[in-house]
Amino acid sequence: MRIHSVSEQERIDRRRAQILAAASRVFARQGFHRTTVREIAREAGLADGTIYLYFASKRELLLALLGQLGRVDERPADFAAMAGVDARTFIDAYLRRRFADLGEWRQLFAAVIPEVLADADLRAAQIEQATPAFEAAEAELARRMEAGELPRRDPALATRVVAGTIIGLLVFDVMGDPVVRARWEDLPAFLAGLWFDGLGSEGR
Amino acid sequence: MRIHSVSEQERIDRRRAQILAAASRVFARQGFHRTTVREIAREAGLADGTIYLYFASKRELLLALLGQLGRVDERPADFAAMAGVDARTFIDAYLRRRFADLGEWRQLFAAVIPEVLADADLRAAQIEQATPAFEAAEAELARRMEAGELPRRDPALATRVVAGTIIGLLVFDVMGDPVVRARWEDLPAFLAGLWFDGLGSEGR
Amino acid sequence: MRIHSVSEQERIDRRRAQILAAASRVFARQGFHRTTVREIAREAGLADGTIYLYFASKRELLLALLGQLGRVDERPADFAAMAGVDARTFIDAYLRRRFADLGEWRQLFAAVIPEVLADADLRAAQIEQATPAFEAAEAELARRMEAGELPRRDPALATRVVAGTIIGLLVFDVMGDPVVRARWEDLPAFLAGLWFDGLGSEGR
Amino acid sequence: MRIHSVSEQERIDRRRAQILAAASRVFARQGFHRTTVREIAREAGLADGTIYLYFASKRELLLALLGQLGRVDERPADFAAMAGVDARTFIDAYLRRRFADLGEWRQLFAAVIPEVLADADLRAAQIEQATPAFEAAEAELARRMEAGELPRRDPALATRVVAGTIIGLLVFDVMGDPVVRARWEDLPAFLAGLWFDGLGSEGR
DNA sequence: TATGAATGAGGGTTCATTCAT
DNA sequence: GATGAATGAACCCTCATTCAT
Repeated sequence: MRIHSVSEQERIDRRRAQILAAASRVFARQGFHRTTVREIAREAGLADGTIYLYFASKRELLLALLGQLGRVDERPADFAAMAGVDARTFIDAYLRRRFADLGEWRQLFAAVIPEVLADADLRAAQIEQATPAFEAAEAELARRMEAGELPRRDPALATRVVAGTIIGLLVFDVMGDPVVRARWEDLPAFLAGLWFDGLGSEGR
Repeated sequence: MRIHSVSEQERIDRRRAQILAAASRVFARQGFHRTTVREIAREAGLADGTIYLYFASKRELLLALLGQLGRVDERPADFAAMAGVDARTFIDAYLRRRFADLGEWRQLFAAVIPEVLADADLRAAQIEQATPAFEAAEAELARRMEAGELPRRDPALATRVVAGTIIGLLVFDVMGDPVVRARWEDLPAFLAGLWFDGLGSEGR
Repeated sequence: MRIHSVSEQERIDRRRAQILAAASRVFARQGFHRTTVREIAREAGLADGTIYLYFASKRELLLALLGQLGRVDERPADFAAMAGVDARTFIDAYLRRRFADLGEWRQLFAAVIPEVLADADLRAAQIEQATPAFEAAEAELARRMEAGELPRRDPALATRVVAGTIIGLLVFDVMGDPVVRARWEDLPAFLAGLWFDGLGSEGR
Repeated sequence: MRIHSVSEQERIDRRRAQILAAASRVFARQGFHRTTVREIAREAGLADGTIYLYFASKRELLLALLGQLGRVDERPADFAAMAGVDARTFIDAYLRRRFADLGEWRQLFAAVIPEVLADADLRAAQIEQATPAFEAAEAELARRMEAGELPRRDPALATRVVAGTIIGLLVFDVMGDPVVRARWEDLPAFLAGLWFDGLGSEGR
């Protein structure tokens, strides 16, 4: 393994980022399997072979993108910063934050999710990667339930429902549903209202 | 176009179903592109060429599975049957019904969703196919809001959130999330509670 | 090898002829390789498998057609019948006869010639099959040259030129040349005139 | 469309020629359909996939060979150069020229003619391609007939007979007829004698 | 005898990957 | 380091042939 000087390493990082950005765009457009390495190279303005100087295989591109996707998710510290805030504000802030982050995400998600769903290894890896975040969320919810700030409900299920709702809406976004696309900005407030107030509480 | 006798047609239908079931299993396991026609044939206990006596191409298999997926979804008439029921019961019944149907669905969904997400044509077709169901749901929600049974919220967004949540949970199911897998049965009641009562209504 | 009764044999012969006629039509239309056994069966009004009750393979169909083609050619006796006739009448009669026979031939020729030209074994077989006819023709020409009825020229070359001209015109016919197609009837007289009188003898 | 530098273009042309030469050899030997792309590649000393860097499909190889065949044929200008020459010399020179050209042709012809005869589209294309040459030849013959240099005969038929004779002899050559193969050199003189003097003019 | 569903070997073509320049 | 021509394994699909009915 050669050790690269700092500037050398920087060049390498830049190239890798350039290639990943290109791959993300093309995967999002056409899917992983319908995309050829040549197309990625063209999109990146490079030759076919150059890709292989920075990634061992086409699959490595996917794994690297998956890593990027996961990194955005790794924010257990977020909760700590809002420990003192009341539940409603917390939910609201959390959703706004989430949906703002999603901006960078959407293309990456579209590029990567079909292949994750289709590949058993990636599915397992992804679940594993998500576990700490899930556990942190569960703990935070449990804490607030203990504290009486939220009604007692199953924190594990609640976590899945919250995350699942966001994933599901992203799926509609990827699919091109016009309503979700047009009203993406309104979703955090809508969800906060729904989840906090519920449908039953009329006139609230 | 040759006309087949009834028993002939039955034989054909049975073979098609046999092949589709095999394809659904293998696609769900490995994804569409990682699956060879030979593997589908083996799974169905047939020879490679036999597949092509019943489906024009590998892609036709996918489209046929998509058709099956869609057919389950086309139940706008469901709402009519429950027009007189109060909102909470309606939501509860709707979710139970939905999650029960999902049983047949899950494998089909896993088999087909990655390719739908990855293929622009399929995405568009699927959105189009879903539109009537969305519109029916929106109308039903709007009606109940008018009637004062539900608080006024945007019915289009509400529809997407409900459908999105279910889709998202299915995604977790496909991914193999142990919580969603273990507690699938509990989800309808949990969702009904969440959506109707909300988190805010403490001390229930 | 079963021995068939006469009527049995007749039925078999009729079926074989029916199949060969169908094959000849379809081969002439699409060529041997672009034709499927199923197409031949449909053209004959039979099922795929039935073909194989009468011919061992698709190739056998071709060989049988080649046999039919050859049989038309086997007429060395023709010359004997015209031994006493003078050269000009002989040429004229020969060509008329030939072109009349060609009527039955043309489809068969079109069906079979491309594959003969493309297949080394068939080429050799066909040359061998043609040899006796060539030799008879050479002998007849030589005899007339000896007798002073025709100028001394190489009888082997003359035979090839005569046969080749007819073959070449058949090729144009197969290719669809409009002139040859429209004026097929005029060709025997034209050839007789050309070969006997030549171009040089003006005003004749 | 990328623009290639001169040397680049030269390399491409060389490769294409190399592949076409190999294809021509193998097609001539086994026919188009009995030849696999792999065989062509092996004959050219290349890998299977390399063929497809230079030709879009196996059929494109055939079409390119057909183009080569046609190009040799496009020599209507030839006649102009010999306008002043007397008829006998003209015929003689024309045939010598033709048969000399045929040298390069024979393999190409053998490679391509079976498929042309078997494929309706190619047949039509080939007839169309040949039309100008036929028309030029007809005009030349008509001119000489007008001028009294040749006896009045139908120039369209004459053209077909001349061309057909050559084609027919090529067919015998392809078929491997030993006489035509052994005496190919003698054919131009023989044909000139036959066509100019005819058989009738004894003792000439 | 006739049928046609089933078979599976074979071939054209694509494309991830390598490597000489 | 960058290139892109070359490679060849892999896969979808066709179709000659078989055989149970």
